[in-house]
Amino acid sequence: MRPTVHDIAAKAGVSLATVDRVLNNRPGVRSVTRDKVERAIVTLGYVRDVAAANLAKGRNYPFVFILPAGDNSFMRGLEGEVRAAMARSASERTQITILPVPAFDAQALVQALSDAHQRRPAGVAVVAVDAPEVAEAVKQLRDDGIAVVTLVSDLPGSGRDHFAGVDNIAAGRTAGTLMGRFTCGRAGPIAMLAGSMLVRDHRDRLEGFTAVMAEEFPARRLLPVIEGQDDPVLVEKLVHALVEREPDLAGIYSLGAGNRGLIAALDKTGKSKMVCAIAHELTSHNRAALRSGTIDAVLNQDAGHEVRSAIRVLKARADGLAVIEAQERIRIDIFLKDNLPIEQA
Amino acid sequence: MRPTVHDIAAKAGVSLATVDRVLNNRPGVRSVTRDKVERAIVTLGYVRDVAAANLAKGRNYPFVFILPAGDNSFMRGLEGEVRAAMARSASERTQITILPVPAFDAQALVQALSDAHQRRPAGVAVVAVDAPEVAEAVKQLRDDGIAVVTLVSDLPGSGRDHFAGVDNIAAGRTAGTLMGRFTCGRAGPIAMLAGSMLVRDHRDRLEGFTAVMAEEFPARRLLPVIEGQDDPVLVEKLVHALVEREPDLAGIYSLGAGNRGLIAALDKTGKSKMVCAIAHELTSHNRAALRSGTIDAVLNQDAGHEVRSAIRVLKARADGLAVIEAQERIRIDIFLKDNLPIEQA
DNA sequence: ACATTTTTGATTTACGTACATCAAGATTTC
DNA sequence: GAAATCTTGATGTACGTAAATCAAAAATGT
Repeated sequence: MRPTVHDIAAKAGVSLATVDRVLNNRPGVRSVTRDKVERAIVTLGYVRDVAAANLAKGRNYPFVFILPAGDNSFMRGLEGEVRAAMARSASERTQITILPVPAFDAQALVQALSDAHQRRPAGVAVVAVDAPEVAEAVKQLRDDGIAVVTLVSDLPGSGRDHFAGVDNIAAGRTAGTLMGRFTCGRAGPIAMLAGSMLVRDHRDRLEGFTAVMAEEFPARRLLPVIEGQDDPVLVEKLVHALVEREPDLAGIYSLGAGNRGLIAALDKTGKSKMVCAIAHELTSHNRAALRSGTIDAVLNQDAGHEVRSAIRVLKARADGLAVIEAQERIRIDIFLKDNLPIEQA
Repeated sequence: MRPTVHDIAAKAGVSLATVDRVLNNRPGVRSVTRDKVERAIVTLGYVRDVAAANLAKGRNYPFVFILPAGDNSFMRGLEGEVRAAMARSASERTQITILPVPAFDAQALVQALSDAHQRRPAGVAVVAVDAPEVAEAVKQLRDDGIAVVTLVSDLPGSGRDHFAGVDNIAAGRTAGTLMGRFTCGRAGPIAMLAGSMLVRDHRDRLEGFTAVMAEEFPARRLLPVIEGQDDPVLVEKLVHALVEREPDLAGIYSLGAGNRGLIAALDKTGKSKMVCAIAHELTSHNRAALRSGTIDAVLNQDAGHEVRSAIRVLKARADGLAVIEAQERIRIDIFLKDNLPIEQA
């Protein structure tokens, strides 16, 4: 059987109360006694039974998730994963509140962070907009002992505890390699379609993509970046104009959202088979387009993993425990039509 | 606060003991009383505090993992993951025993299953060899109420509770799509290198690969399958002979192990850049070859996920709980040199 | 109506930890 | 050397559930 606090007390020749004082570093223990107890802990290989400890403490973790509103499929999927986590809150001792904010609105996000602050949660997870005033608001939370994790889009220099999202430069590089190799049979230029250059993840993806294209496929002509504002209607219009302007277009890398528009434009112009399309996030639209062949590859970040990782990290930080960064890294999934997971409800 | 057994007792107007009898379906409760209690459970939305229950029960789960011996990097990685799970056994209340068996040896595996049976564990995880006598041995375990999960390689028709591994037909199809597209600039045939056609996962991968090649790239010539017995030395010899025999070889799909030999042969013959190589499992050799460009893509199954999933399923089965199959599906990871995760210790 | 069986209640102990209280012992301070 | 402080022990309660015991009550059979 694994050792308990009683075993430590016996081994160290002290009382249970003293062991408790050491374990929960309460005051009132001489350093010699503390040493004795700590040695006993090490030699016995004691590890605290977290389940029992949480039971005794009646511990629970109030968290706030700040998510962008709007009809972005990926973000709605993310919200779904947060709600799934809320459904598990009984067994995980979490109490999660969702705070919706308008997308790409730094000021609204600052307000939401302030609202979250007032609720005095143990931690906050936020899909960040990259702006100094947002970083400042995050700092205030941290100063007040509230753990902060950025979700999907990071906010460097804010002192956030952790970023639960993918390496978007690597994602862009991967897209570049796939694009370069998939289009090796065709001449013609390659287009890049972003949502907005104001958000960090889009900038990072673009950087990785253009770097690989320059290094590995220098002969390939890259068209200027198109910004579709993640809006399906605008995206469709822009892509339609693009394929008319560039009849020998070889490929298009969509590094943001609004892919419904991209798919519609390619299908309607009959370019689906000719143009190699690579997009992000395995939404239902992208999934269908992958299956039909309109989209050739999808890079995905698993929203469920991100949410669960964020919660694990927030819990650990709330308890003052260390986080194994390597274990919390979110991978970039590559989907082709042949390795699509079965759709879930 | 979430409701407790006491709340149920009060609500249903019965004693705590009766609530306990209902919850753990012990005998001695009239059906009318049982109904009253169950209604109270539903209306209060009671969910058992698993942590407290396990604490009270002192529950633990003795499991046996049967793994192939030998120097197969993937299998050693798998064993590492099982050992990592053993290190967590204190907090997970598991007691895991590893039973090594010679690889590809049905008779030895039957013996190991029988040994496992005698230990009377709550569950067994086994890397299966596809043979009727193995299926029979698995059936005997199941008949004795021991949960059985196949790991990595499945054993259909054995009545195993679950398969913790990837869809190898889909893996082969994915490899086929990548191969077809990556080699679109080059003429020349494509070779397939298997370990042995006696194991099911290799057969499945081959089936998927050849199917996609036939459907999508019918012009491409496929060479007869080479069997390298997962042995690096033999593989190197065979691949060396292959590239001399087929100087315009466009690609090679290695669907088994022993990739050290493949990498060495390609590097020594100076064919690394010309031949598109796709292999399985992100071992340290494959990782290095991916980085250097000798291997172009690696399909990976995450051994850690497989082990953790197997344990979750075994626990659920031991407790007679349902398993959400969709949640336990193991994905096929595609790695290019641009999305390689940082190497871990 | 009685004996018998089944059902229910009341109560206790246990799991491993947290946390509080009070008293007693050991040290330090003046 | 007495007073003040610091350190430790002893003990109890709590968290939510499991499981056992024994007594009491209710239902059943004859």
